[in-house]
Amino acid sequence: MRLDHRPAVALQRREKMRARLIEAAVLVVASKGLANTVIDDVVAQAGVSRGTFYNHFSAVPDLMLAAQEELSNEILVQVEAIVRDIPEPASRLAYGIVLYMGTARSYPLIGHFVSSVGSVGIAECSKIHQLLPEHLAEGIASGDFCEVPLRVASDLLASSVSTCMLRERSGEVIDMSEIIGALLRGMGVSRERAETLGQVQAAPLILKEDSLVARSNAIWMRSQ
Amino acid sequence: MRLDHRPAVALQRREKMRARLIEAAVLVVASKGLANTVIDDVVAQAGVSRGTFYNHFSAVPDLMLAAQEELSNEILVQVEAIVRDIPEPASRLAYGIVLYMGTARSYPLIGHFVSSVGSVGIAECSKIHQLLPEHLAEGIASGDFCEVPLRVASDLLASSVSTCMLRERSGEVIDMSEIIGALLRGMGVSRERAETLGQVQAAPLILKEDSLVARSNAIWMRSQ
Amino acid sequence: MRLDHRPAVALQRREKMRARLIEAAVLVVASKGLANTVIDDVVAQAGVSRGTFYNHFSAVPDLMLAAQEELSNEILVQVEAIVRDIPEPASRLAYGIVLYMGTARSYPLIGHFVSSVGSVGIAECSKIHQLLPEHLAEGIASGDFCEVPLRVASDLLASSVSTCMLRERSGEVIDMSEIIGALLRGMGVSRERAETLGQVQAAPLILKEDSLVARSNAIWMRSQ
Amino acid sequence: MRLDHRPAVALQRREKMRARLIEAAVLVVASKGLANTVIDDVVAQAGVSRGTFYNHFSAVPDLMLAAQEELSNEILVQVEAIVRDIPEPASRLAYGIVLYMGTARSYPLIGHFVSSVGSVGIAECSKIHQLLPEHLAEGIASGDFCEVPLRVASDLLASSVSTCMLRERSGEVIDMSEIIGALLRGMGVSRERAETLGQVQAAPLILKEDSLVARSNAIWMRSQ
DNA sequence: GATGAATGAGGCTTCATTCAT
DNA sequence: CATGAATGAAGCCTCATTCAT
Repeated sequence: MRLDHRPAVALQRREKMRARLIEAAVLVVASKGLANTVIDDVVAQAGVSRGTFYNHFSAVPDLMLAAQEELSNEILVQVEAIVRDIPEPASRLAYGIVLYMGTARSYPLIGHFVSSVGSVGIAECSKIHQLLPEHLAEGIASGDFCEVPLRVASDLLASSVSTCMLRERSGEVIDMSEIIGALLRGMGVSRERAETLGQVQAAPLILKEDSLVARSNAIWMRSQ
Repeated sequence: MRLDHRPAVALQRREKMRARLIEAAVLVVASKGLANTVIDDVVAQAGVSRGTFYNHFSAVPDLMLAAQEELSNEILVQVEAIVRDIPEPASRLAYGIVLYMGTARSYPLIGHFVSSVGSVGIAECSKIHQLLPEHLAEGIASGDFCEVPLRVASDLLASSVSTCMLRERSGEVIDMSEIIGALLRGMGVSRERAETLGQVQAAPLILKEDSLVARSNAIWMRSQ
Repeated sequence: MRLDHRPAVALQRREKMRARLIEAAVLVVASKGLANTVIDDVVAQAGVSRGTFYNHFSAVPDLMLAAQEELSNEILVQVEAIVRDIPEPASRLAYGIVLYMGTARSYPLIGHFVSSVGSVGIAECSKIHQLLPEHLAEGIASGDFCEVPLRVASDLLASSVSTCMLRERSGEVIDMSEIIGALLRGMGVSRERAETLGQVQAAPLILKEDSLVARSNAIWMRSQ
Repeated sequence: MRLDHRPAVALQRREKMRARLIEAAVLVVASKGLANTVIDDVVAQAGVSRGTFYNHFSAVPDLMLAAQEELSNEILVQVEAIVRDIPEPASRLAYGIVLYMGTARSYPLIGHFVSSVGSVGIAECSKIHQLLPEHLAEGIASGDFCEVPLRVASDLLASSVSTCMLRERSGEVIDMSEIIGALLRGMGVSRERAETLGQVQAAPLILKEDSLVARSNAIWMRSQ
């Protein structure tokens, strides 16, 4: 029993350190930009030594990738879980976007991170490409959407949403309903319905306190 | 008279060297990516010394910016000139996109450059934000478009078009009519009309041989 | 009695672990070269942790030295035991060399290890400097050898033999009789006798299966 | 004429800096050993920046190799020039060795450098393998030497001579005539003649003041 | 203006060693 | 004793920029 326990504890520790490094990476990237992030800043932020970093990641890009993946998908997965049961695909999409962007607004770190990584970087590793097909197919079947190719649709969504975050970060005030409207229309939803669905409201997600986003954002807010 | 002439000649020379450096930058960025481009590669490509570079630009980012601006706007300006007289705004936009992307396809260098700089970089300095408002306003007035905020519209266009180039560079085959359809619908054009306008055809532009794009692309093609 | 037994067992264990680490070191050095050998490779090869290594050696150079000593002398001692009784010193030396090099040939690991450590490293800790004097003195007394200073003689032997291994490792085919001839002549043996003695043949030693060389070589051969 | 002159001057400068770096490398290697030589020490010794080093050599091993080659061959080439005309090959070899080692003694730096690089390193890039064959062939033809294979002969010479330097560096007093005697006998020269030739005397070379060895040694002596 | 050698700050990565569990 | 995570000193190399010729 002890033999089984020891490794389990050790593994948990490893995971914790890994999470700590990713969190630090997210914070540094959000504040300095991806291109200006150096490993020294990250380890300093994490409060560990350089050597420790290399015990957990084989090189800097590995960490950056891990940070992008975890951060971009953490919200997406939860949003998906919530909207999955909404019956109409168009409505589901509208809610998804509003939830995603609303949550991003309530955790400002996200916007900073996403906009410094760039839409492409985020889009590349986003689960959106795995999650969208199902909803799209259903929407096409139901007539909500016209037959948009999957790639076109997911690129449209991913790049618009991340560009939008970038704008907000620059201080511009974005009318979310307009974005949603445009995207829905792009998917084939009628003007009127798009207008209506653009108005949907949804309280932003409250993320668990030990989630990457919640933790990072807390530190972020404190340091601003 | 000689005193007036000499400086003029000198100025021409300066312009020529500047153009040569920009051309070199475009080629290097297209082939190695923005992040991996170092000044040594650029001056080597231009066939001049490092010192010469610093006689024309005060720092590396200056050159990169200049290259992005010149390259991204060269086509845009010509496309604008051509489509400006198309009476219906929706049709004008469709033609504009098809011309832009078709031209980019016939000068493959463009795609490589744009996708390595990333949609954001391009979008930032694109004249699209200056050119679009007029057409948009007209389209809204005519009922072709619904009242999309300018920023939403131009971001949608710029990010979609550059993401599209990125996909083509990765070897994916993109159905341009679908992109155009989605964008037009996003602007408020009806499904049917968007479908029709997505089908518009237009011969790509033939750029002047001494334009940045034409020159760079010629070298690019030779070196592939 | 139990109190006396326990430590003895513990001591045996220590010895075993020490041998395991030395064996691992020999293998890693043979395959990567002394300069490129890092402790991680050694402990991985030994299948133990880094900490364990430091429980048995106080630093890396200690291990390397131990490995060199054990490996270079294991054969030498046995060769000495076998040739000790050959009556004529010149003949004894010839047999000694042919046995040593022949054995090295039949355990290829030796050549790899020796050549990666370099003749100097090996020569430094070789028992040759302890074993040779007796034979040399006898040979001088008998007139087989001329009065070569001990240091000159042992350096000549040690450096030639290890250089020779290095050549064989590089794929060169070495005529052992020529080496032996040259060394014997160098010691003062006449051309004719050196020629004859260069031709001596001797079956390579069969080392005990639990000897360092035999164990390491077995693993080495399996892994090639 | 100016256009031809400028590059010539520039080239000379480059050569000079290269020589300066090699000289520094020789000094550092001689005092700290090859394995402990780091680029920072070398550039500090040369009084230039790290960047400068990388403008002249693409990596550290390049410099080390260049240093070994230049240093080990500078004397050898001059010795060859002097002994080339000695009629008898055995005598020529004896003089060659005594000149080489005598010169090395009068420029102590050489011994330190050679012994820290190790016989193998030196032997690898030594011109001995190019210079010896001619003399060897002649000696075999004249009956001075017996038919020693070239590789055996040059390895014997190179490894013995460098081992000898190593011994002297450690403070041992080496009787050069014994080494020469042993080597000549090894080549097939009779005991008596080897004894006689071992006694040859020759004033060490006086190297040109701007040679690598002379320059480095001067600094070396000053710093001891 | 053009050149390219020199600079040196700054980045990444490795690895021997320590030490809490 | 065994383990392996953490450490941090130390090394290598890059590259934007300056400046004497």
